[in-house]
Amino acid sequence: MTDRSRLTELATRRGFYFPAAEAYGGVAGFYTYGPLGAALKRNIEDAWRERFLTREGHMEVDGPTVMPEPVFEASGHLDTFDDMMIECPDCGESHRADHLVEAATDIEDAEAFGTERVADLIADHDVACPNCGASLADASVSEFNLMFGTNIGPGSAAPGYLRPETAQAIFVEFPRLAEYARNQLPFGVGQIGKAYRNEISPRRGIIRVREFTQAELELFVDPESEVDGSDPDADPDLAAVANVPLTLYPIDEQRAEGNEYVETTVAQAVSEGLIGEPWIAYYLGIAAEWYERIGIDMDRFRYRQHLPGELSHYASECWDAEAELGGNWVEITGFATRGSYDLSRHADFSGESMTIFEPYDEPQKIERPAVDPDMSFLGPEFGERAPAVVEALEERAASDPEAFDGEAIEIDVDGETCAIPVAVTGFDVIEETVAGEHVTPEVIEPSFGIDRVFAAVFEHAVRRDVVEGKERTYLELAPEVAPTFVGVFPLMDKEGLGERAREIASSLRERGLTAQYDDSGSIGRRYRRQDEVGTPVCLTVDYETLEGDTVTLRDRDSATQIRVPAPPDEPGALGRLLADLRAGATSFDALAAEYDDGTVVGDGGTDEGTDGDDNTVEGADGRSGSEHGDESTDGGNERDDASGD
RNA sequence: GCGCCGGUGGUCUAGUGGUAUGACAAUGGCCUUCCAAGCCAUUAACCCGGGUUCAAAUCCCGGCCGGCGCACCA
Repeated sequence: MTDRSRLTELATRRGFYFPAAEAYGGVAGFYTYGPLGAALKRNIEDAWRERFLTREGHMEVDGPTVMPEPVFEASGHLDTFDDMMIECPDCGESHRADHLVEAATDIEDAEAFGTERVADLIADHDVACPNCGASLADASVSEFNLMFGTNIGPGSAAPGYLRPETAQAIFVEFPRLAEYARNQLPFGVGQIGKAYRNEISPRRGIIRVREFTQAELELFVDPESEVDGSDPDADPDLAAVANVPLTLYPIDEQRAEGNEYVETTVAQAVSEGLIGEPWIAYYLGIAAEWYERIGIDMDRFRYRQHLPGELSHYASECWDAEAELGGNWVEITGFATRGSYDLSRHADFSGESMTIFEPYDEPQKIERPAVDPDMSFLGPEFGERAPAVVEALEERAASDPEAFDGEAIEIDVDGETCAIPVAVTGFDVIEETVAGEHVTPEVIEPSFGIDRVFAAVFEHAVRRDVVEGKERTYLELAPEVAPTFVGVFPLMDKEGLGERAREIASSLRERGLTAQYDDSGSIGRRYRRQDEVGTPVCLTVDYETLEGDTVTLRDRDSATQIRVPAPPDEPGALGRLLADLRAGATSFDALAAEYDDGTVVGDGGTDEGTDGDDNTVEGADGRSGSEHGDESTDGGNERDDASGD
């Protein structure tokens, strides 16, 4: 069994994720997260929400997944998602059929044609395959649209699409969100939700699917404000992440032979200009810390900069967070500068204002040429054309005020030249006070593919070691994201041990901890069951519990045990202790130092594995278990640099 | 979408033109005072459709699903 199939087998068997609707043969690109997977995914989402929204003071919205067609006309997805492909019958190479037509003819917008017409044009002009030169005249043109389409309401009058990214559901609500943010830039709006892309070829389990979860943050910033540290409310807190280590794979290194990474820090990357946009640098910093916190192996992680040709239609600078999964680098997050593209487009297409009013420090007095036409003259004189005359006068006043110097002014109205006495135009240079201006914010967008983050956390958590001579496989999941936090077992289900353990499990659940009660089989078997799904601690009720009001806690990673108090008259104490453990407020080692009286329970402990790996349970140190090399691919020989999308 | 390979209990797997092997898991019971392996029992499978054949899980065709490669990944 390969590592990959072993991982898939574990995911399926233990209910992390599996193909959806297998009873009906399954459907490619759709997965169901089972009980443990749903819990793990939710914990990752909660951790994201805590770090990127709550702690940043940003807001969260929850928009619809279906939007009417005009939204995606404006966003650009309708055009760029709708591609016509033609495949060479000889060499098998695929090409953009519309591009071939445009190259062979003087047509510039072949993209707008139907597939039949493009196929005809290719036949008419006897277009050849750019790769091998074979004739494409008989090849068929196929269309694929990566957006799922639907109809809103009965009939086909209102086409709609499932959103291909959650972001649009934020952009289209910009006016209300800006109002809610009291028109103060910058402000951030996040969303965790489903997005849909009708992928041609879904692959690799949950890595490339047709329905997926995104966690996106759209930060709206003032395009004119310089990030210089002068305004703590407007600038990224670069000082807070200055020393965060970054593994960068910038454009220059990708083009160079060596494939070298740049090991640097946030502060250094900014000062050396490796990262252009300070906000991007900031997010790379807090995201790197976050990835490590939730258990990504930072030795299998890098930030790769998009090459110019790779940038999306909206982006100017973009970095991908990539994790090495199954020997391939997979994009798990994109950090993009989207500029004012989205808001400008939605403003144009919707007619709504997508701007923020930015007051000047000092109101400015300006002189502005203006007209105040005498309608009692223009009305009778020009009849229904009078409004057009006024409009022409207003434009002229702004563009050519000197024209009003004479007795009369000549303007064009509907192609006819009219002379208007200046006296009736009410022309004057008026003095106005301008308090500020309307600006279209620019957008910084960290966009997380939650399913891929899930895949990375899952795969990077796999460990193998030997406990008491027996090989075991376990998941070193951070306590914060582990689907089950604590296994609760009676040593035997007799003499009241089971009852006591059930009570404890129940009281822990009341505290919001996920507790799994299990009295089946030997105690060792139960430990292994929890190890396999990454449960950080197991609590065992034994005979001493009945005598001395203590239970044992067993650490997943080291398989060592300590004895902690579990006073029956204070049921909350144990819950507090475990909640602290989950939150990282204490650690297994700290508890061992505090409570362990030297009475070793059983004789657990790893026989092999490094002794340096000293049971860190805070979960922040995802690298501590990296001595278990078993999970790497066989020689890594199928490594390529194919990235995700 | 194209090509190659594959699809047998929950999982992994043996297998032959005559409806199926084993293991693990699960469930019930026994045993067991802390790390999967003892004993008994039970549950449970040939991806779907068509063809050939007396008979198809097995051979053929198509589909679906999966893995890999190519293409695609706004």
